[in-house]
Amino acid sequence: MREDGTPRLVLVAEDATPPLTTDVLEDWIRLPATDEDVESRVQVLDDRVRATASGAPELDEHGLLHFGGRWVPLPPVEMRLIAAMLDRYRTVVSREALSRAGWPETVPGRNVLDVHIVRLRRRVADLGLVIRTVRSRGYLLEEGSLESAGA
Amino acid sequence: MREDGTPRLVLVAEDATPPLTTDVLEDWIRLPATDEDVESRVQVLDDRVRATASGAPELDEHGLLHFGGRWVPLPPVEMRLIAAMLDRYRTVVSREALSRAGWPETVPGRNVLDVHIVRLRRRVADLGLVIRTVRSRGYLLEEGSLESAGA
DNA sequence: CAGTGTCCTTCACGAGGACGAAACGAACGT
DNA sequence: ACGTTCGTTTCGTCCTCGTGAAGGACACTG
Repeated sequence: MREDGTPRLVLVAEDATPPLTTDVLEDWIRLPATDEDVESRVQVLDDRVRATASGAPELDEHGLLHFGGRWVPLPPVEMRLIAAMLDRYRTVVSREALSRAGWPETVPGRNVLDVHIVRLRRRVADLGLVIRTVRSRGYLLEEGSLESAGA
Repeated sequence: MREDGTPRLVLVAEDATPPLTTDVLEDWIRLPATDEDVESRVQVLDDRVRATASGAPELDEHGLLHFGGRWVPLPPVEMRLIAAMLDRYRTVVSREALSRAGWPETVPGRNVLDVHIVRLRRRVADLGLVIRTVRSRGYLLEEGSLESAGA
């Protein structure tokens, strides 16, 4: 396994046996090969490096949510909602917990949370983040799978 | 991404462009290729399936069933059924036991359990899990057979 | 082998509930 | 005056889950 996170493309001679590692950051190609094929495999390895190296989103003190080198400003309510989801990144947060986080003083009406989830979804989608619904249990924040996020 | 956890080896024609997915369960090879090279890539894919799907599935407290790096949400009834099957992973669980687990209060009709088994089968299939029938004795949960990639 | 009953699989349907989304208006800040 | 935030209402859609019914797979019997 590539301990340091560096990808490797093994060039296999015509009469040699290809390697059998399961390391996702290692690949091989049989020579002779076209530039196109080499480029293709190199790019996939690069994409995998970037995919495995991406960390968790971060919320700074000004209400800016950072992820993947981009950021979006969040209004107060949605900032508190995201904060609660970040505390439990990639795990389920109940609707009650979100209600308490978003509205510390009052108890919001039935659909207030729904509407804010919709608006929050649109914002974080620009960062390549996804809020998934777990029916009757809550919501879950995670990175979108192979998304094409707008700039 | 291969939703069901089955690997795929794409055979790329001589004049075609190779795919660029970062999915670790997908690979490609340029035709014409020797049997040795195809075998090698197939085996690596199989090894990766084994690696990602090793260990028992886990049901968290929110009704999410995790296996092989993926998860699916389960509704209440099916969550209780799976919990019973996980207690006896890879061994037979009787229909009566499943009925008691799924419906602690009432006694379900004859094919209520049948229908839920069907629906449960479809869900866990996405994780590469299989519910096998042992006629007149019950059901059994296990990982799906590691199958080679198709063309 | 044909007949028969049991067990299992799957579909289609409908009621009820949970969720999503648009539209509107009020309040707020600049 | 203008854009943004935020709560409310309203309506639509999807999901859950039980029911009924049609059919397949299998064992057992004559």
